[in-house]
Amino acid sequence: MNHSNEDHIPLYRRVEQHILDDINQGRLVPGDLIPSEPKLAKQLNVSQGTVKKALDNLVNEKRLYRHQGKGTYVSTINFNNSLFRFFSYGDASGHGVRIRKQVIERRLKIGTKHICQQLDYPPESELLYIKRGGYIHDQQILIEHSWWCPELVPGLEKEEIHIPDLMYAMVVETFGVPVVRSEETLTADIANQQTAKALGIKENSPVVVLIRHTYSRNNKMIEYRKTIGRADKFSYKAEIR
Amino acid sequence: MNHSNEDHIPLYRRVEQHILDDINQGRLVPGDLIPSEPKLAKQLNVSQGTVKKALDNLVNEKRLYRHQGKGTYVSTINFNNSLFRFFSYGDASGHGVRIRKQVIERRLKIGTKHICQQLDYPPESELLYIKRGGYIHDQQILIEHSWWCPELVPGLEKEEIHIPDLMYAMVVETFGVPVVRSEETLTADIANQQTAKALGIKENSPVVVLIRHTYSRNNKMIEYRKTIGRADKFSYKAEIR
DNA sequence: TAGTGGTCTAGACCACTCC
DNA sequence: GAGTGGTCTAGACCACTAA
Repeated sequence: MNHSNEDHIPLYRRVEQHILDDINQGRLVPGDLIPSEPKLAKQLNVSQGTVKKALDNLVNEKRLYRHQGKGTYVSTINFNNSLFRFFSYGDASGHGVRIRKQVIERRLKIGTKHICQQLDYPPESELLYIKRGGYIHDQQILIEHSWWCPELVPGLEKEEIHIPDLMYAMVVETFGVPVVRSEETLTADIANQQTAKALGIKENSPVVVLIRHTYSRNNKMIEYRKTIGRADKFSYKAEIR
Repeated sequence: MNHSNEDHIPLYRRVEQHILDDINQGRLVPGDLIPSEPKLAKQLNVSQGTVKKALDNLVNEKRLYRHQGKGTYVSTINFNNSLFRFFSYGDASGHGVRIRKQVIERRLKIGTKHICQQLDYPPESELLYIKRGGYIHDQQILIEHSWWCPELVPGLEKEEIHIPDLMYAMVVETFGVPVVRSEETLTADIANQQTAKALGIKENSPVVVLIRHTYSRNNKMIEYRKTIGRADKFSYKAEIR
């Protein structure tokens, strides 16, 4: 007795894990086509139904996506899921208000102790610093401070390289650094004099602060970003059930 | 030709819809046991596998939950999913810091025009108002203003009725009003003099504002709540993939 | 022991994509 | 036409619950 169910991991879980291992260890990167259901079933010696269940679960978790007639692909990170998108929605009833970004400053710069530590550099290291403003209808609502590991994006401090509003795709293509996931933390604060001036609000007005840590494969952090936005342009909605 | 696929709704979608209809129209309420897989399959004239797929989907959406050997139940709303829980976590490394609530004021009170409108009452209506503080280790970090439809919770203004920290379960049991879902909106602001005094912070310090609309069946709104908390005790984390 | 959900298989048929 | 995923069925066997 009590031989019980120590290690009864369902087969479909093992299939999921097999795929996730390939993703986490970089054998599969975002955008890759994975083997078809029949091939996986044969490889792993399970039925196609079991493979289907595993893939369905990973699709539900947004780790994969499927196209009928084409195949199953590894998901690409989607920054539309950022908390960022809750700035200035609900403005004039509709959605889809686009935030335009503009570079204000870009150069190599000594990072603070805290930021160097976050990016796993020794204190006083030189990092790549990019400062941008975010605008809606020419009104600034955001300030963004972004710090990158300089040797991963060599030359990005030069003006010749165009920085698009969503810069991650550019980083992937230009420098071959896969962007795998981000963590965001949202808090609130009040505007200091400098921030207030940039955002066109009174000093001590409320602002929303969004800290983002962005990672490449193997949990290597590649960017530390702090975005400060006007609180009156931010509202985050959620449903509870 | 072009008889195409106008109305090819998959069978499992229809099964999902059948269950959801029962829930939305109050024939099934939170906590209810629904028919077993074989019974549903026979009722709806589909295979058990199709029923299983439909129920799996609804479980994924947290509309149902299942217990092996017992059956499938309609989910009860879970306020642990509230944005509220991001107050004062990350304090001292660990989770599980409980927020104690204390009633400061409870009485019938004329609501503002805005609140009367939200609760679908004529202006100048008398509503039930409850004001509470939220405390961690005897330090106040929250103020909560709660407005209820008075005829749904008759007598709740009297002190004889104890108000627990999580008051929704009490409302369901005492007044038989099912609480079905809530919508929350998060923004930031600065503390006015009164709020600052209560929270023990300086006037104009940053605060986080959480507005909650709570609904009973048939989309009947039963509570409007505004919670104001110290921003330095709030941080909301999310992952992007 | 009967009834429930959980896992796994085998196979049919369809819709979509690409060559 | 070959290959992919999407839907649906039928049935075996197991694990858990309750009486």
